[in-house]
Amino acid sequence: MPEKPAAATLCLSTFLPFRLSVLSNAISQRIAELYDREFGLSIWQWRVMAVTADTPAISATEIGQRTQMDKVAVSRAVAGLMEVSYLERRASTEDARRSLLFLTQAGREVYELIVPLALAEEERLVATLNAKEQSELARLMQKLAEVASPERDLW
Amino acid sequence: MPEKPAAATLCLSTFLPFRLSVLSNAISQRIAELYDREFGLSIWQWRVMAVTADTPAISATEIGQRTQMDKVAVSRAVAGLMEVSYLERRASTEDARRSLLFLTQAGREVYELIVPLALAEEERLVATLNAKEQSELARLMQKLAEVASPERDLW
DNA sequence: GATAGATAGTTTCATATGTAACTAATTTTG
DNA sequence: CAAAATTAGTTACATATGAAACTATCTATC
Repeated sequence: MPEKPAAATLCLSTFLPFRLSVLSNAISQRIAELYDREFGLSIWQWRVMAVTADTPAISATEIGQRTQMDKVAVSRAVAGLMEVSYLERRASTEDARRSLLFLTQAGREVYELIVPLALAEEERLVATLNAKEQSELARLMQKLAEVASPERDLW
Repeated sequence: MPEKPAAATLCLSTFLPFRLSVLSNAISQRIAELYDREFGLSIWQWRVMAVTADTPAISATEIGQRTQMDKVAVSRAVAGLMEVSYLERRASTEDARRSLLFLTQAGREVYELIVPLALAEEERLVATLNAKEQSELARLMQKLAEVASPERDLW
């Protein structure tokens, strides 16, 4: 006697995409609030500062690639950072479409203030994990990233 | 002779909050596009359907707790789902403020179509991980969740 | 049992975000 | 080397989102 097929079900709270999303949002929101409250910066502005600190004379397009932000988001974050004079723009001599971005002195100072706070927040998070667990987490995330987005490198 | 302290730096691409955010967004966007393209549903609407399927007669407030959505987002997702008749609302007899939500027949049918797709997508992701790695990932995420959001359970 | 406060859920409004159209400069192609 | 196609970045517009105000109901307190 044929049985009615069991109804498909899905438990959201064990569904990996959901769990990842909720975890990531909880972490990001906490950090975003810190940057905003202490420095008036959005998370996008912070990311732009971080890659510009790492690679002075970077272009907006390359910032987009390194931060996974689309070009409109980069444009807006850059505009906001120039508004508060944390970033300055110089025209590229080889390609007049491109502009080269630099942190200003004020921008560097703020960056230097944020870095230890950001690292401390990361440390607080991973402090529950021992060294082996930390590297295992990184390895597993790497594998997921390759499957999630095989067409492009995520980082 | 005192040295100038080394400038603090932070490499975005190894910074855990950044990596988690990028990974989670890559996964969520892929799934969101699937739900939208095939069924015209947002990810929020899908989450509401999922918990309502799991717990019929659920209230909007409880949906918010189970999905980590705020009450405005729940309200809008519910309104959209009622609009397309995937969800129906009945007044609670004990508390007239509360309403009880149910999937309609049509809603259940769509739900049944989505579940295998969602599970397949999850399977595609975790297929690179063996059973031990999968449970290790879940365990590590659990630990992070407890530190990231000690004030409330994330799931 | 009337009033004050809490709770469920919606609406309003201001801001954030993404898509597409646009400008300007560069590269390619015939 | 001129026209066509590409690229860098901005602007405009439409939609998504979140905070605060609001309505309606319920609970607690006097």
